[in-house]
Amino acid sequence: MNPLDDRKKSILKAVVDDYIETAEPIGSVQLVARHGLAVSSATVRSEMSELERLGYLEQPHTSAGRVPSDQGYREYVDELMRVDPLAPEEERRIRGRLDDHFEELADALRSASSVLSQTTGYTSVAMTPRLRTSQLKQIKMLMIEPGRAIVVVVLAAGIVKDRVVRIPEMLDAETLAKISAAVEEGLSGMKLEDITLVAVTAAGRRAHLPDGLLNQILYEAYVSIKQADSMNVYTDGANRMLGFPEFAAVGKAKGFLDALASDGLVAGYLAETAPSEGGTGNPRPYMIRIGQEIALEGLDGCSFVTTTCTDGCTTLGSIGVIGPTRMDYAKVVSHIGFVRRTIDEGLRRLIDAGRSEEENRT
Amino acid sequence: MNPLDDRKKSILKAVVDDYIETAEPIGSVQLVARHGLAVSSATVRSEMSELERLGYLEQPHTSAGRVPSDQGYREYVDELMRVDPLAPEEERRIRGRLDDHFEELADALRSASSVLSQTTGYTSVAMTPRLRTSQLKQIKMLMIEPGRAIVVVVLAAGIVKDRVVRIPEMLDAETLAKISAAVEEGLSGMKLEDITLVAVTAAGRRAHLPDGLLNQILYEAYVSIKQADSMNVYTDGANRMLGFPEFAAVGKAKGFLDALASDGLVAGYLAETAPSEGGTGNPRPYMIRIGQEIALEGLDGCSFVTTTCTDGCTTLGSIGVIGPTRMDYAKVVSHIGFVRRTIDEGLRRLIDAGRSEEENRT
DNA sequence: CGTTAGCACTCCCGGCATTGGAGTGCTAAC
DNA sequence: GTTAGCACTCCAATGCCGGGAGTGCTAACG
Repeated sequence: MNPLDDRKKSILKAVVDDYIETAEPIGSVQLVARHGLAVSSATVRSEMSELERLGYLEQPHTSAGRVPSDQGYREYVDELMRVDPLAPEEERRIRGRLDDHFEELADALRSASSVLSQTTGYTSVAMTPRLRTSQLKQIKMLMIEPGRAIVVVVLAAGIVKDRVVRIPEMLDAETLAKISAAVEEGLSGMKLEDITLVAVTAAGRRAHLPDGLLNQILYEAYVSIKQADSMNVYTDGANRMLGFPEFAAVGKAKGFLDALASDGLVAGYLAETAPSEGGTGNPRPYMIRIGQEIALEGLDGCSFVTTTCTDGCTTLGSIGVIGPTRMDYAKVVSHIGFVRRTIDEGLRRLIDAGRSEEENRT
Repeated sequence: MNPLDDRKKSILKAVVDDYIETAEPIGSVQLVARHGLAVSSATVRSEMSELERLGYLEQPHTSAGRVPSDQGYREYVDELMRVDPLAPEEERRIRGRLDDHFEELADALRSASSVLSQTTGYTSVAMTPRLRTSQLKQIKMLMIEPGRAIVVVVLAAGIVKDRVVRIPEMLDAETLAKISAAVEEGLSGMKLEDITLVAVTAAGRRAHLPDGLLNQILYEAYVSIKQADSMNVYTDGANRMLGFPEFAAVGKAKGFLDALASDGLVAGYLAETAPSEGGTGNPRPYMIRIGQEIALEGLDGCSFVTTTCTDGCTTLGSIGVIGPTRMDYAKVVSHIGFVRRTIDEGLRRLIDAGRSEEENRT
């Protein structure tokens, strides 16, 4: 099915490898020299022209060297590249920078993003997931002073989100605690997406207090719960992209930064495409989107490598690297894999804490 | 003392105004044409050459137009520019985008930063202050599940910071509450800078519980308090700078982004220079740093306009705009002023809530 | 004496042709 | 099937030229 014989493959690999390194179109003579190929440049030339006909290579213009096409990169990442595991010292270095004693999901993801960008040299993104299907475990409202309270929402996955809200001045701590308990009792175990304002109100009514007091508070509780479901996106190292020759034109650079800055654009894209991972039956834990496969304005000439952090069942966040299509996929894949595993470990630790509580209860 | 006669001033103003708009060196002929000056271009020429001798203008090269020098901009912002108050509709637009129902300082500043960048078209920064001298008002530790608690720290200025921490599994909610109360009682009213681990431990001992349990918790309490004192920096709209011709060279653009990305660099600079505002006896509520006055690598050719948000006595945050030296100072000053006033109002609301509590207590 | 018109001079910038280098594709020979 | 040789192509760098915009100087003017 795959029309590439071994020699074509090795030539394609050599071209991609070289182009990743130099960002300059690769000529046949250079290629033979740099890789000590056993054939002459003329042979390579005819092979390259064949590879171009098949769609794996492109020529910026006649009589220039060849450059990989998106299809070429695709073949490269799917079949040709060699992903070496990280060197132990590299692992140590990353683990050192990765703050793995996080207690909050967002911290973990932010930290992962920052480290990924630093160690790969590309731009990174991290995203907390939509948690619609996650169960509410606890909701606590704690008075901090008359008129102000903090609402803490805990989800089944061990995720904690909190928020300061305004409450009626006359409300005292005990009453608030009572309301809080009533709401928690009524809603605990429900999926976030099923929690409506009506449900919250119904739960709150059990506290048997005058509606006047209740309404505002219950509304705030509702908003806090809904907010726990909101996505957060962090990006890091956008400045690094400007160092690459593909962004030598400011216009290109601005397009890229604008795309990143336009809130939710990248996030939306990632969220949308992430679940389709299994589509090709690809067993790899990461997803790669190359060049035109990303149909986002301003991100042409870029590739994504993304992966999702999970506690085993639910997706707890996505992290990814954005680089030029000419990025070092092997390096990025190994780095992102290691970071993901490290974060997953930490998450498991977090979840286990939650689990053990469940057991205590029963 | 000021060696500039009226005509020189008006010519300087005209040059700066035009240069701000066009980013091109200004020639004498153009200047008379655009401003309908009553004198001839020859006269303007001699005046300009005089202004250059005095240091207000510069020539990129012989036989090119003139460009304002840093000193020229300085004269412009201090004496020449006309700052018009915002149009009511503009005010409405800003107020609409500015989320002024914030309950947390950080939210307010982030929101301010985002709006500032949007409406001015430049890059913005916002920074929470170091709160060393602020008093600790409350510290509450709330169990969210066995092994995990949330620590909420409230400062006198009404600022709330919280953090999830790990605690010993065997600890129950009541015991934690007892410790929390003991710590709060012992530390409440102290300035953050005076709170040491020893002080926290001493306060916690009052709970009369075994040290084994206490130590870890008290340490976390200490860290949480110290963390409340940490600065947070938000920047927004860095991508906007790439639209300006002064950043047409990627190198320049990268330098700028690198400087912004290098955590704490800009923040440190702002924090350091902000208090010196009163230095010149300048009664204005904003501070302007022009070009070389900012001695930061990568930010050459840029200017800062910054201001501080306050509740009347303590500084509660800084917001600022970074643009090319050729920025529209008048516009930025009026915008930043309005945003600051709006935020200040909101802060006063927050603080008042705190005040009324104090009164209730006494 | 300040102001202005005229003029020579300077310098940048864009367009144009030239040239060298790197690469291709073709062909003929191995 | 592979390779050496060769003509051809195209880009990128270089140097050159001319127009345009601006300056500074000078001499004349009110």
